[in-house]
Order: sequence, then structure tokens, then C-alpha cells
Amino acid sequence: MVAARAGVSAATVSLVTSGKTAGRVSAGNIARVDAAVAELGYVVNGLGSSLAKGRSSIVFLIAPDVSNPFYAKVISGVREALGTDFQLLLSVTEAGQTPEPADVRRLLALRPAGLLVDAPSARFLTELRTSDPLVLLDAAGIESDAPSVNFDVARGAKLLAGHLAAQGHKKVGYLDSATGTETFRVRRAAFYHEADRLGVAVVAAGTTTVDVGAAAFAFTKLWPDWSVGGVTAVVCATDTHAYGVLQEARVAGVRVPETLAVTGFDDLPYSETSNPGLTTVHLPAVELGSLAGAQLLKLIAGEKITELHMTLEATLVVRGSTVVDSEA
Amino acid sequence: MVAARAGVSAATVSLVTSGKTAGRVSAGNIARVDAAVAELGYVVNGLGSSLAKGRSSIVFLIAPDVSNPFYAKVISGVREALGTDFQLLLSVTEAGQTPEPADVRRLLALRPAGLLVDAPSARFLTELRTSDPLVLLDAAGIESDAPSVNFDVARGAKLLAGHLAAQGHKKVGYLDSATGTETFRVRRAAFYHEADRLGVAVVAAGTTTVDVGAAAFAFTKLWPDWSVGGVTAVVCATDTHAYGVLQEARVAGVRVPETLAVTGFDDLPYSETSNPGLTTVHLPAVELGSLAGAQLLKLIAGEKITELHMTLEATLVVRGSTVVDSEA
DNA sequence: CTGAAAGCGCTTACAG
DNA sequence: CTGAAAGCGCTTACAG
Repeated sequence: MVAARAGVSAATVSLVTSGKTAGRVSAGNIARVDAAVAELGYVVNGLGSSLAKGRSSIVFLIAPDVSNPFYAKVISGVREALGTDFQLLLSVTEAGQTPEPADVRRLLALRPAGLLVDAPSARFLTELRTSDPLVLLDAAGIESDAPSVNFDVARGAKLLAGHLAAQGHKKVGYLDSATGTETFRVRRAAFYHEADRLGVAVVAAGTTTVDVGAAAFAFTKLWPDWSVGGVTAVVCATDTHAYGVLQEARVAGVRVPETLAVTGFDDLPYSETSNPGLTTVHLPAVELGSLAGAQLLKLIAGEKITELHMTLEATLVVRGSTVVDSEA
Repeated sequence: MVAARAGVSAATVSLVTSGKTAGRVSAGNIARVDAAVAELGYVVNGLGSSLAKGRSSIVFLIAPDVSNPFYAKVISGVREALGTDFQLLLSVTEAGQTPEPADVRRLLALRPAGLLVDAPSARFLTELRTSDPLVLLDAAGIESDAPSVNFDVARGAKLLAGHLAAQGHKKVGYLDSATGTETFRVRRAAFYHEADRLGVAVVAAGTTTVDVGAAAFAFTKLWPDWSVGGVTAVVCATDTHAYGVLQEARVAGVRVPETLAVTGFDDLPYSETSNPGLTTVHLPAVELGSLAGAQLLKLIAGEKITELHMTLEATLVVRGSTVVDSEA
């Protein structure tokens, strides 16, 4: 240890750099070490440090699709919760793909302090089997004894159905997501159930990937039938799908919301500025991230997790895509 | 080392697990070790390994805005080039922000095998000062002796100007990006220069962040003046800006491309499926990633870099937003 | 309060 | 071909 030379001794430096000086190092030595560190531009080697402690300070966030703006929010929540003692690093995979077990194994070899897994599939979790601290996010419908933080998407879907029914819609189309994530199954089931209860007929519009273009294309195919069949609203599994629908509705000269109401799910930033604004279910992404981060911190510290599965409220945001003259 | 017990000895295991058996380990021992590894589910501890070697196998990709779909492509290129010997990890920061030096310092403590920095600012690079293997991506206009892989955005802007001039436009608006990245300065300068040469007048439309909503709003403000002032095309610094313009043009009933031509820059996936498709400058993102990855590999291996600064061709993709009846 | 010592899990020359 | 040994840079009980 280089810094050792520039003052007194070896172990003391470690105490100082790791901030464990409480009644174990004299003020004089602390100052001396600090000075030496500054002079030499010394930075603790994380490798040695981690090896000695048995754990690195890395927290991996494993998410299927980083380019979804939704994650930017989740990430900022996680960072906020984690603070500076841990490094949040994103494991990246091909667009939209859950990482391969082999990829994850290589990451595990780095002995991370903890793992955050977003929108996991059941298969992925069984293959993962790690004893590392692990918290699941947005894992509605997944069976696991790992702590999780979820959105109450069922409630959101229910609110959506209620809103459309209140607007007088009798027949609506449902455009689903083609990714097999559990959350979409839950959204759909809850919507269908509530719509049925309220006497609103639902027509399945098939599924597309979470992609504006794919959704736009699907809508183009569907609309001719729908317009004669009395469909007056289309419910989309994600905001991204809804953008595609909005686009083609404009191109086709379909008036939104007068002729066709459109709704999304997620409340991405753009949903506020689209024209018309998109009525959608708001999912508190920042909060998801910060709660998950806090849970992970507890796990790492060996504290008991009192609330194993947390659920965040989903709320309905009404905008111009379903209501004329909305000021939202 | 646990695996040592299940066969012969210690160092041999290391040789086997790291694949350095070439004429140094007998076939029998290799088999024995492999069996033991399989039985015990042994995974090399990356921490110990890295410490002994003095370097980890981590490659950091530092990028300002992961939620841009452009990065998904860059990332897949990098992964392809890097192979499985290195772990590509994304350093994440608040949306659109270049990471703070303090963040990067913590990452450097992990002793990464190398660093990939995308769209850096000059300030960031001077603060970074690391001796780690480093390759810059999309750093047009940045002075640095680190190897870099860039796009020929100037050429792209020139092609754009030529295309619009050929379509008969005499007066065009230029909507710039508010981020201070060099690449935007280069795009703008090249476009203005070529437009001037071709006798096309350019009106500055100000700048907005890379955000559909912000661009849409800017267009709303601008259009009344432009429509009476004879502006027949708007050139956007990124595709994202162009999406905002397309949206509001539709809302305002402005016909694209008949009344107003719109162009972007980047060729994001959505530009192909938007309606109309967006005429834009295609930037080969996957190739950017794979070339940068390959350069970094050389650097890590201590090989000489023959071509310090590489430039990838930018091409013009003409679609319906500038040309009626385009089949593209 | 402080230093010497052992150990974290691996890798790499170095003798055999 | 193979094992004993030293060392990577830190941290953490443990004597003093």
C-alpha cells in the first residue's frame, strides 16, 4: 500500500479510507493519511477490498429492455436508494431479451453485493438460483420467495374499464403485448373481468411487440372491421402500443377521442406531450426503483424483511385521448 | 480451492478452468478437474482471479442516455466484438446526463479491463484522465489521443442539404439539439455550409432537448411564422426531434411532405415505420459498437492501434417525409 | 490508539 | 506434466 509510506502505517490507512476511525485512529493520523491520499491521488483498489470482504460493492440491475424510457425512472429511484456505497451497473442484453443464464453466471462470478431483476420470467428465475441478495421488480404474478416490489396493475386495469364504461363505451378493442411477461396477463385479465362486469364488450386485437411501428401496423389492419363493428375505444397494453394507434388514427383521419378513444398503460413521459395527451395508467416507476433499492439494502445488511411483497398503487391519468376538452 | 480436493491439486485446477492446459496438464487430470467442477457447481471467483491478474474482466460502457433506442444497437455491436471473455456493463446516470467524475472514479476502482465512452464532452474527458484502455465512440470534433470511432456526420448533413436543394426547397428551418455534444455542432455547421453553397436559406429554429414533446412544442410556436415566411422544410438535429414535428404537423393539418418536408438524423428504428416514413441520415450504430469493441480489445491486448481515429460513413435514407410517393 | 499477521481466492513463475 | 510458494491489494481480528 503506497499510502502507507506517506505517514505511519498499513492497517491504519485502511481504517481511514473505509471511514472506520470511530475511536480507533488518532486525529493526527487521520489528517496525515488524508493528506497522503490526496497527494498520491490514491484510490482504494476495489478488487482487493472486495476480495478481503468477500463481496464486491456492485449491484446489478438486470432488465430486459433498457431502451424503454420507463427504466430511466426506475434507475434513478434505485440510485437514490442505494447511495454511493454501491455501484449500480446495468447488465445489457440484446434488445428486449431476458439475459441468458450463461450471461448471468458470468456476472455472478463478480460476487455482486446484490441483484435487482426487473420483469423476470418464471423460467429465468428458476435458472438463476442464487443465494445472493435478490429483489424482484415488477414481477406481478411470479411465484418466488425473493422479496418483490410490484405495481397493482390489476387495479389500474379496473380503473381503466370503469373510466371507459363511464364514458359510454359499449365495445372496445384490446391490443395486447406479445412479450410473455406476467404483468400483461394480469392487466388483460383484470380489464376483461371488470369490463364484463360493467357490460362493456371486449374484442381481442391480437398482440404485437412493444413497438410503435408494429402497433401502428396492427391498427391499420384492424380499423376497417372495427369501425363498422361499433368499436369506439382501443385499450393498449402499453403506452408504446398506444402511440402507434394514435399515429395511424391521425393518418386515417379518425378523430381521437370523438370517433375513437385510445388508452395506454405505463404513463411514459411522452404520454403527457403527445397530441392528444394519452389517457393511461400511471405506474410510479421512481418509487418502484427506490423501494426495491431499499429492500435490497436491508437484505445486504442481513436485516429482516418485514414486508416481503410490496405493491404500489396504480392510478388513472385521464387526458385528451379519451375525453374531449380535457385540460390535463 | 474446493475443487482441489476432488482430484489432484491446486494450481492445476486454475490451469484447467482458465483453459491454459496446452501441453501443461495431462488429459487425465483435465477430465478429473472438469468432473469435480461439474459436481460441485464450482464457479471461479472473479474477484480473486482479477486481483491476481491485476485487472478485472469488466468493460464499462459510459453513455449519457441509455433510453435512446440508438444505444441498443451500439450495445449489440460492442457485445459482438467483445465476446464472452469480457463483461459489458452499463454505467447508468440520470437521464441524459454525462456521469459525474466521482461516479466514474468509483467505477475505476473496480479496475475494469477497459472503458468505452460514448458521446463524451471535452470537459468529461479532461476530468477522466485514466491510464486504462479507453476508446471513444461518436466523439466527432473532440480532441483526444484516445482511439475513437466516429460517424461522418458532416457528410450526412451535406447529403441532406443536397437532397432538399434538389427537391426545390429555397428556405428551410433548422431545429437543433440543446445538448452540448460536439456532434450537433458538426451537423449544423456542415448543413449550413452546404445549404449556403446551394443557395438554400436556413432559418434557425432554436434548440430543444432530445425529446418528442419539447420538439413538438417548439414547432407549434414556430409554424405560424414559418408558414407565411415561406419555409417549406424543417431539418431536425435528431430523429426524435423530427417525431415531434411530424406529430404537430399532423395535428395542425399541415401536409407532409407536400406543404412541409421534414428530416431527421440517426435513423432510429421507428423512422421506418412512422407515417410518413422519415427521411434521415443513417448512422451505422451496430458497426460503431463492434469497431469500438475491436479497438478496445487491441488496446487491452497491448497491440498497436494502426488506425487511431476511424470514421464510419453516414448515408442518406429518403422516405415519405420529403418525397411524395416514395416506395422506401 | 496502532502495528504485525493472517487470510480473502485466485494465478503465475519456479523447481522438480 | 505437477505441486509448493509467493503475491495480487486490501481488511479484520488480535496483541500490544
